[in-house]
Amino acid sequence: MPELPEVETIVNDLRPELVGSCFTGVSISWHRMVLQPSVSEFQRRLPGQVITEIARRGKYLIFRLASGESLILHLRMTGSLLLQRKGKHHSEPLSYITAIFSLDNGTELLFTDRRKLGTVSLVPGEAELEGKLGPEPLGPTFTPKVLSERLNRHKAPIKAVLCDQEVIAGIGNMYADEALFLARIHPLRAAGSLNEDEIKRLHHAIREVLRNAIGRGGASISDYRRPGGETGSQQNAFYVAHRGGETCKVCATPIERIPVRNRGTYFCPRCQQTTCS
DNA sequence: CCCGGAACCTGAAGGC
DNA sequence: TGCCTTCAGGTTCCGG
Repeated sequence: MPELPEVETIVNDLRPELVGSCFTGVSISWHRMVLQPSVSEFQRRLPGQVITEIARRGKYLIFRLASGESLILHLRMTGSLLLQRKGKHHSEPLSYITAIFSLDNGTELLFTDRRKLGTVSLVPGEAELEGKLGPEPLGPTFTPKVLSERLNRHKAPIKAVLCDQEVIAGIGNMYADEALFLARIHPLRAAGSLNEDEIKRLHHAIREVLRNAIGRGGASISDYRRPGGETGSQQNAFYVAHRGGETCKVCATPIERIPVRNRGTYFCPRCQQTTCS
């Protein structure tokens, strides 16, 4: 599942290949993926547009265009972006391909998506994203104080609140579990109940976890691949995420899996005690 | 306002 | 072996 580190990896891989290139065409085989404008207008307006910048905001990929417009993509759970030389046949199942973008540098960008939940939009700017996204956890505005203020508004479990994109942008199920483990905080603690030391630990853990994962090219636990087809390696370095039944790398206690707001949540019952430490 | 749950999807995994 | 059910979890929407 692409979260911040996976999207950051994709963006970093695509940037040197595509910045400066021009879209020559786009075919959409899953029409519902286009949020705006209409499919026909999307296909009419994108060709001829030059990519000036490729960026990330939360889990969104943003292609900034010379016209001032932006192509905004979201991979949801199973979306991938694969870059290939035009005409060279690929081994992607046809039914997984939801869109193919053609570029004037001889490459094609394939949007493949097993579950077809990924989306694209061609919009005037990025203003709409700002309204629904919290601060970038790796950015300069994300301080322990900001984290504390944002968490204190909520009494839901910390695990659920960390996954709320309005609170912090880019964290999903896997990295919320990893950050809570590193900070030694139980996933069911009320978000607003953390003391100052716990806030500091969590702030540091979030940044550490995300930076390390970017360094490993993300985690390929399900469909995630980099645009060149490579997998990431962060899944091998996880302390708790998707390690139910295996033992804690710190204390050898079996990792537990519990539902939190209907999401599989992995933690070490010994390293992450329920009570304040 | 806040929280929980359904809907969107479909392959994979688990049960009998 | 095979059919059936459940699970996976990012985002949006809806209802209590």
